[in-house]
Amino acid sequence: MDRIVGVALDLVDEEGAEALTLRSLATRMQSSTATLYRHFSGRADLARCVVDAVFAEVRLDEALVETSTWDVSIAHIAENMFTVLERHRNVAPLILSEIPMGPHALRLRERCLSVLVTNGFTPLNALRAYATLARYVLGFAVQAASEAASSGAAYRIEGHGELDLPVTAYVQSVGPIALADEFHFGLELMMDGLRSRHARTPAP
Amino acid sequence: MDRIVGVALDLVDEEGAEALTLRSLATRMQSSTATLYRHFSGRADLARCVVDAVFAEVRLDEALVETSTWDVSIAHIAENMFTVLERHRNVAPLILSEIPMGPHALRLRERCLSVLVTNGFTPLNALRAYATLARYVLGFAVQAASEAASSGAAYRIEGHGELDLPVTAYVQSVGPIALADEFHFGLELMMDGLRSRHARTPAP
DNA sequence: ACCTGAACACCGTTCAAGT
DNA sequence: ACCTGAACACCGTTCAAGT
Repeated sequence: MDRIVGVALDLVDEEGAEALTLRSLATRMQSSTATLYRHFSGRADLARCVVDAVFAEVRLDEALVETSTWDVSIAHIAENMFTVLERHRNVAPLILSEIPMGPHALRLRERCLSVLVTNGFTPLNALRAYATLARYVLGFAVQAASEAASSGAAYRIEGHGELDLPVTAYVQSVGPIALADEFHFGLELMMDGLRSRHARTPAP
Repeated sequence: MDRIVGVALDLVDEEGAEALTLRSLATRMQSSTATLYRHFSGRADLARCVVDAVFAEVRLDEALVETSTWDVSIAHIAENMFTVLERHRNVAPLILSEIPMGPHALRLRERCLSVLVTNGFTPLNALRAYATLARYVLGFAVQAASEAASSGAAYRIEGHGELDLPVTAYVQSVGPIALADEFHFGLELMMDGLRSRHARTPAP
C-alpha cells in the first residue's frame, strides 16, 4: 500500500491536489476505484496517507540536532519541514482538512518536544513552542501554495469603487519578497522570542 | 448580491464549508443554481466573497490604533482578526485556496502597513512583518478549524507497529492547551522579535 | 432582459456479480 | 478470497427554452 501512496503523491506533485481523484489514481494503478477501498477507507484516508508520506521525507541532521544548542536544533527542524513542504507544495491543500497526525508527523513532533524538554522547557512551554512553530510552518506552506494572485489581482471590485491603498502601493515599490526570505524572517522572529523567554537556562 | 453572500456565510456557519454548494445556496435563496451565475463567476468566486465578508466584520478600535505604540496597535489588529476568524471558524477551509485579496482584506493590510511605516519600519521590513503576522493568524485559523482529533487519535497505524512517544506522553500530562492561549503565546513571541529588531526608534 | 429546468461531465462510495 | 463494472447520489457548470 506504500506504493499506492507513492503513486498518489506523484500524481499530486504533477497535477495538483484537486487532480487526486479515486478515479485518476485507479487509472494510474491500472485498477478500479472500488479496489482502492481495500487499502483506504476513503478519499480522506488517502489524503492523510499522502500527507504523512511527505513528512516521511524529512531527514534531520541528527548529529547537528544532538550537539547544537536547542535554538539551532529547533530552527533546523523547522527549516527541514519547510524545505520538504516546498518540494511538495501541491500537497498543501490536503493538509488543511486536519492537523497531520500520521506516524511520521508524530515522530517529528516527538523529536522537537524532546529537544525542548531536555533543554529546560516546561511541558507547557514546550507544547506551546512546538504548536506555534508547527502552525507557522504549516500555515506558511498552505498559503505559499497559491502564489499566483499575489501581485495585483482583484482590484476592480463590483460595488466598492476603486480602492486606494497608498501605503500598500508605496511599500510594494521594493518588489515582491522571495518566499524563503519571508519564511526565514518570521522564523527568526519567533526564535528571538523563544530565546528571550528562555534566557540563561543552564545546560543540562 | 451582498444578501446572497450573507446567506452563504450563514450556511457555512451553520453547516460547514463543504455544505456550501451552489445547489444548497440556491435552495436557501428559493432560486436556481443557474441564477447564481448572474452574480458569481462560479463556486471559487463565491468562496472569495464569503471570505471577504468575514474580513468585513473586523472592527478596529481606531482610537487605540491611532494613539498607541506600534506594537500595541499591531497586536490589537492581529487579535481582532483572530477573534473574527474564530467566530466564523467554518470558513477556514475556504481561505486555503488562495490568499485573501478582497477589498476588506486589502484595507486591513493597508491599515497595518500604515502603522508600521509611520513608525519607522522600512518598506521591506513592513512587508515582512505584515506577511509573517498575516500568515500566522490565517494559518492558525485554518488549522484551528479541525480541533477534533487533537488528543489521541491515529495511534494504531497499519504497518508501523506501535509508536512510542515518551516525551509527547510526558508533556501532554499538562492537558490540552486552550486555543486562545496558544494563539497569544505565538503572537507575543513574534511581537517580542519585532520589538527587539525595532529597538530604540524615535517616535515620529 | 431575466430566470430556470434539464442536461452534461464529473465526483466519492457501494455492491452485486464475476473470477 | 479478491477484484470490478455498473449503479447511486451527489457536485459545478452550461444552455436552450421559457417568461
